Amino acid sequence: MDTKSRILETAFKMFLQKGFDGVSLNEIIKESDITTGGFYYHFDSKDTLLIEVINRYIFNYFDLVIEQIRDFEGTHKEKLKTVILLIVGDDSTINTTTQLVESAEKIDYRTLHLLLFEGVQKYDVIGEHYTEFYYNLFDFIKDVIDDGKDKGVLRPDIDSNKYSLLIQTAMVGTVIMWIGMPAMPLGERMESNLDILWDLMKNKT
Amino acid sequence: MDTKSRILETAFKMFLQKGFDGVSLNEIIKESDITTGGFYYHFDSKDTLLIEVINRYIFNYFDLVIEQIRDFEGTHKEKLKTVILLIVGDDSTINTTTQLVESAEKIDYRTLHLLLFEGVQKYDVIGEHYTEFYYNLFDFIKDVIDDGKDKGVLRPDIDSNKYSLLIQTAMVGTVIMWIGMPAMPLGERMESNLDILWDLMKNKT
DNA sequence: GCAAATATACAGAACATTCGCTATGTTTAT
DNA sequence: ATAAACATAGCGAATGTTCTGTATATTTGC
Repeated sequence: MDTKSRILETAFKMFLQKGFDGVSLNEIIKESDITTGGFYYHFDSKDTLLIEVINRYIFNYFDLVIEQIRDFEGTHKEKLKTVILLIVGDDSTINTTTQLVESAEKIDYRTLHLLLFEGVQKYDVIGEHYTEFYYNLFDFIKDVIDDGKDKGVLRPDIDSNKYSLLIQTAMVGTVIMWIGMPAMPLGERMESNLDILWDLMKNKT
Repeated sequence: MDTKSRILETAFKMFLQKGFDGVSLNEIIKESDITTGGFYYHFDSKDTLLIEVINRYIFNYFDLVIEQIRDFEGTHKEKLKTVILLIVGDDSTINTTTQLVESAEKIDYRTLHLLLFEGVQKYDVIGEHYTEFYYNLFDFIKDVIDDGKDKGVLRPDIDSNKYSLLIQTAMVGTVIMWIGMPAMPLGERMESNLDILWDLMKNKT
């Protein structure tokens, strides 16, 4: 791995552990086995480092998940469940093809969402990217619902816009509550919530 | 207002504007019209200042809302809606009795939730308080649902535990998406989501 | 009753440390 | 030889905190 990638990956890992403000540039430099000069050759500032880290390790991953799942074979419900569980980072769902870092270490998705959140608040570029991603996810969910309506799996009278937003909201809410209350089992809660919402939309005939 | 209260209130306002890490102690001291010595007479550190601020201005308010709303007269749905809209800080719902600060200035609830979130991540004490509050809110919602079931307003077969959690999750999710995408109208989205969920639980007979 | 003793509520300077970053020097690869 | 890829030293500003000092209020001893 080249130097820049090494910096990015160690920075990513350290950000996950202590947050962006929580880790200093010197710590990153030490951990990356480089020096100040080496760092500033590859990056303009600590800020741009964060932006690059988030783009590379979070948004790229998110986009990949949505892309991969479009050709996913399975029921509508499975499709929806899988994409959401992959994005929130449920352990039992994540497989090797969608791994975030090259090394085998596991990522703590709780802190990942926190880091993303920190970035969104700090830098407009990340905020815009964040919004864009959620529009993509919204479209994806809406497509699944519309297709489900066409195929007769879902009730024809439901408003796919409203329900897509609700599902997305429930997803975000589950993650955040999981962050605030780590004792909560993420996958279990997410599945329970999705089950309820799905039953709500399901064609009863 | 005495000195300590003055420090607390100005600190609260400044934290809302720029976040905890975003505002320095010197700025707070200047804005509070005191000096370093004065500050350290009343507080042990900047950390304890944040903890006191959050307890005083956020948790106290949350607890007050739940307490006040218990004797609230209205339908089950109204009760649920009101408590949630008060907690998330919907403009149209907040009245004078539940005002956060003594001065007439309006609070930006987006940054309030952010500040709380920042505190939860930083200090265990706040995290525990946060968890405790959500248990309280959960109990409140569950009571409303159970009472609704008793009164025949809601379907008797729904699992009040599961549904309470879902509602709470949707609430948190709505707030967070609102924070990340400020263009979203909070009250409107929250009401739409609650309406869907309520219809789901409503007795159809 | 009244001074001595003590507690309270601050003021202001100084401290040690850390921060992100720059300027300049050295090595390495082609 | 020349530019890319680093290494090293250190700057300047900002940080939270501690220290000592002071004015006022309250309590205590006789």
